[in-house]
Amino acid sequence: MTQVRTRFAPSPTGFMHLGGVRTALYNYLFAKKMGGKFILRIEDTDQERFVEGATEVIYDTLKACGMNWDEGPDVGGDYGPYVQSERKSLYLPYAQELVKKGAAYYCFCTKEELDERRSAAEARGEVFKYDKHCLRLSQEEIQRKLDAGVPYVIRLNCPTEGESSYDDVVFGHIAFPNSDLDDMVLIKQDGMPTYNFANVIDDHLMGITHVMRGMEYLSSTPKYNLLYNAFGWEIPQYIHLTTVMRDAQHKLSKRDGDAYYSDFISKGYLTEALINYLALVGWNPGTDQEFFTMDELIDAFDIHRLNNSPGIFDVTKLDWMNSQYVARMDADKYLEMAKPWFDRELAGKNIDYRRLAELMQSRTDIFSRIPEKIRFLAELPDYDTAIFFNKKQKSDESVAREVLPLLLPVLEGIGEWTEQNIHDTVMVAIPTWGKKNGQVLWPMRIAISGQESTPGGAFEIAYLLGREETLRRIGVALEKLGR
RNA sequence: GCCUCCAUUGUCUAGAGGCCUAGGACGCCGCCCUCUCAAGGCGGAAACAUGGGUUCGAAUCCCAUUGGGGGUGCCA
Repeated sequence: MTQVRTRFAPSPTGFMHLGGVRTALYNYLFAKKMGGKFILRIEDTDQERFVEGATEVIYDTLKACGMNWDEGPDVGGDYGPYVQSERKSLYLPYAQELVKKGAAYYCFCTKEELDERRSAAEARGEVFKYDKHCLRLSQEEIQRKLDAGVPYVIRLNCPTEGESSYDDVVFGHIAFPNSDLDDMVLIKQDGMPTYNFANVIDDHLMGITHVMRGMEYLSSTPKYNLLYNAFGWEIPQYIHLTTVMRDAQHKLSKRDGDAYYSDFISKGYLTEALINYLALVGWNPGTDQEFFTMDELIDAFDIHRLNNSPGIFDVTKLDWMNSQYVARMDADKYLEMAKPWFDRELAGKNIDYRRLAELMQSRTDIFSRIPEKIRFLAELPDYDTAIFFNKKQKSDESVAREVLPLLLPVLEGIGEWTEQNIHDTVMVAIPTWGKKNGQVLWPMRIAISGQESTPGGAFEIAYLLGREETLRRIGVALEKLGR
């Protein structure tokens, strides 16, 4: 049995889209699962779309995700080069071979006149299909134009009758009428191969056994097979992947805001969570397990469990999954990652980050939401004293007016300002005032935080704030309460 | 328009003719825990798009309808 070889073949046109990350992931998982090779190939045949630095983004993203390619532009391999623009000279001879075999032909029609005919056809509500005009040119005429240096493209000569079909691993048997096949361009006027052509040539030359890619190629695959057959090459296994959607009718795209890997990372998502979640949109292990390390994914992965209906990317579930990863993080690691986010609000303030981290870890879904949750520590929000009311805690403004002044001397009298000391001292005092815990702790927490819900209770917050600020805030509360 | 693919709760999905009075997860709701919010524990509501077949029996097979996706480029 030949070794499995898969490939991820992105175009360096910008950032790494999450759909692309998922495609790369499935290719990687399958190759590793089968003990095969995962190849990275850069498809930059469209020079107009080339974006500086985009290749590096691809490298960095794949690396960050732990998808290490066995062969590629930077690491090399036996089938290089792995950048299509560097392979440019290699494609034309293959196209010429096809011409010789009658499977392809030179076409001298200009882009402009084709565009015109295309829009005219569209205006009539018809599908434009190249009419094989240049296929009827005589050998002499072709040679004359070639010699005269008339610009040309090379087109595939598709059959017009019958049916083309193939078997896809996820979609099963797929058939298309040949009458719909358009004679696609193989070599562009600039001498560069089209994606359609370079892709087939390279997949074959690089020994790709399984082609895993987006389902937008589902309908052009018969034409690729025509190419393989014309050359007498073995057709690879096709595994077409469904689209990752934003909602039922739109795919996840940059226009929707955040579809790039980097967007999610800068928002404070963990790569592991993102990968884990992405793996599950369109694939499932057949068990109830939903948390996977990369190694576990490799172990569980099975192309036969790939889904054939599009999946919506549910950020809410991603958030939950991310929060689970955050919760399981090592405390030191969490502190390290949270610190920059703490700093956004608390830089320069004398706050115990370690303790804050302990309180925040179970309350963090994505890191970018930390600042809003801890802002009150930096600055007491303006609040309505109505929030001193809490039915369940039997607290209201008058209870606050009564209890807060009592608290002041008690807090002042605490020796070392530790959470334990604050807790013990206040808990001892509460019964002596004839109050319920909630009647003291609710007003206290409201007074020092200025908000109804906080990460942590009164003792934790008082500790973080420090004695001075705690007392000051209680003073502010008493003023607000008119005392 | 033409070609083609898809169709289970709001979402990701399990389900490959009887195991389904449809399972799991997110979200939602309730309860417990609790000085709030989280976390955690427990419980609940929520789906086989529609219509025809096939079959003793259909979420599972076939057809149509509807809805949605993709393709229809000298883009990839």
